[in-house]
Amino acid sequence: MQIASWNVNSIRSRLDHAIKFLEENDIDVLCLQELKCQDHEFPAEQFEAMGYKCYTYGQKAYNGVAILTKIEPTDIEYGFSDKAFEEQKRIIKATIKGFDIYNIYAPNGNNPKDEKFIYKEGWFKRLKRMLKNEAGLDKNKVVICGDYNIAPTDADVKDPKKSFGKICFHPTEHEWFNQLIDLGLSDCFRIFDKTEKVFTWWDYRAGSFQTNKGMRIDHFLTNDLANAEIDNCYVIKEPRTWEKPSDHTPIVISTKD
DNA sequence: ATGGCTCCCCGTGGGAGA
Repeated sequence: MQIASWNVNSIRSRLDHAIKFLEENDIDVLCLQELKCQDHEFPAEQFEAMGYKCYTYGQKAYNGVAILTKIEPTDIEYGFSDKAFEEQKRIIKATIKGFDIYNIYAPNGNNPKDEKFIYKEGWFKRLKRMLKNEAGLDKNKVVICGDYNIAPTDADVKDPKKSFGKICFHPTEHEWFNQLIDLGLSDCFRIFDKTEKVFTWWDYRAGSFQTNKGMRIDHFLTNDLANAEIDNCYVIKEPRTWEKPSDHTPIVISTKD
């Protein structure tokens, strides 16, 4: 089984890219972020024609997440269990082949002095509480993928000195990320690829992609029970080279059966 | 270099993204 995660920056603007990506790659489960559309506006028919069932948690203009799957899920959950942060649709979960797959789109935070940074902190605290108290990390195969809006280490930005303290590379954000890791999760990409400067996002502006001035902010966090069945985690860079691309590119894990 | 691009909205500029 292959599970992909991709922030498409509007599914309606990126429909052709999403289809092309699924045609060119053997993906069983596609986790999408930043749909920027409501559930009834999601172009489900096109994906259904390719054999995917679509579970969407969308909203108008901003945010929105979806899980597209060729394999029938045994459970779907929308949002946090207590409806916290319900005003921004950023988390959906599907249980597929015994894997609890959480698809997240973390808030950006704008800048570390902005009130949106406080919102980002609160959201990560809620995510941590969910993983600690509700996810059953000690007994379930758990995968949390998506756009974390945090580049965790110096290897994950072009110039750590220049990025230090800025949004997505602030020491406080590193604490939030490491607190998730401390629950017993792995940054799955780093199990398989120790290469420095592999990125999943490049700014649209100033030719950032051409100069490879990007960040690795899209991740798969996985627990040991999941890791036992995962045999790869890799970034597929090509979609970022396509015409009118998303600013993010997909990251994928594959499992042994 | 808080700008550059790109997306969205009862739009024709402003907010948001990262």
